[in-house]
Amino acid sequence: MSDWQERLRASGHRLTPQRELVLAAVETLGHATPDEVYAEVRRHSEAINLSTVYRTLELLDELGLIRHAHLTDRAPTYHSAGHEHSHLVCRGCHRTISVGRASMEGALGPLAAEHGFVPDYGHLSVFGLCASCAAADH
Amino acid sequence: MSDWQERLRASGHRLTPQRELVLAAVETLGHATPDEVYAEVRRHSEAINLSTVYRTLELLDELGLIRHAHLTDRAPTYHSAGHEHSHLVCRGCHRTISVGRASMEGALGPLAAEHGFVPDYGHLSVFGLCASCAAADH
DNA sequence: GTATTTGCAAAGTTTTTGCACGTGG
DNA sequence: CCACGTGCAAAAACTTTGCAAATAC
Repeated sequence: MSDWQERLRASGHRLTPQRELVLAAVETLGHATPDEVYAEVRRHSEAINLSTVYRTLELLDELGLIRHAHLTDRAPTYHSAGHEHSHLVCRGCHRTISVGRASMEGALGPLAAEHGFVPDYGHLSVFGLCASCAAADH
Repeated sequence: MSDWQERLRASGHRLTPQRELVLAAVETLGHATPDEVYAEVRRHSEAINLSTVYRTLELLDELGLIRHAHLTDRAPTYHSAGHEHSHLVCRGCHRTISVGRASMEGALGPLAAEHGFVPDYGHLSVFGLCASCAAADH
C-alpha cells in the first residue's frame, strides 16, 4: 500500500475511488483549480460530483498530500506536495515560474527568521512581471 | 489640488465624493476587504453602493493609488500605496507582520533577478506561522 | 453492521453586469 | 451639454451545507 493510502487510514479516513481520482488528477495537472480538477476527473469517470472534489481537495490539503496556492487573484490552485516549490506569477502573461524550495528558503529564510516567522514555501506566490512583460511595459 | 486628484484627472477620470470616501476609508483602515471599506464609508455617509466600492477599488488600484494583496485565502485586502510593504501572514492566529519594501527587496531581489522577474512587493504575502504559533504547533 | 463518504439540490457568499438616472467638468 | 459615474436589481461565479442513500472496512 502506498504512502498516501496509509496516511489516509492513519488519520481515520477511508480510501475511496473519488479520493484516488482527485489525487491523480492533481498530480497529472501540475497546477489546477477545483474546477479544472473536476474536469480532469470527469475525463476518466462520470462518477464524481463537484462538491466531492471540493471536500476531497480540502481533505488532501489538510493531510499534506497536496498543497494550494493563489496563482491568480481569484480561485485557489492545488498542486502535488511532492516537490515543494514557490511560484513567481507574472501579472502580464499569467505564466508562472516555479522556484525550488531551497533557493526560496535561501533568499527569504534570514528575513523571516528576524521576525521569528516560519514561511510556508509550498504556498508562496510572488506576483510581479516576468522579463518579457516588464520590457513590454515601457 | 492633491496628487491623487491630479492622477485621476490625468487619466481622464472624474473626481467624485465616492472616490474620495473610498480612498479615505482605505487609508484609515490600513488593510481592508471590500466589505470592510464599504462599512467604513457607510459610517460617514449613506451615499454609496457596494458595487461602487468594488468599481472604485479596482480603479484606484489600476491608478496605483492603492494596492491589494491576499491576506486570507478568500477576499482581497486593499491598503494604501503610500508606504509600500509586504506581509507575513500567520495561518495560526491570522495576524500579519508588515515588512518594509527595502528589506523584502534585499532578500528576494537577487533570486528574482536570476529569473528576470520583477516582484510586486506591495502585493506580496508570505503565508506561514508566526513565532508563537510555530511554538504551539509542536 | 455502522460510521464514513458521496450525490444531489439548495442556499450562501462574494463579485460583476446592464441600464436608466444623476452629475462633474 | 454630455460623457462619465452611480445606484439598483438581477445575475454570475464560486463554494458550502443538509440529508438520504451508498459504501469502505
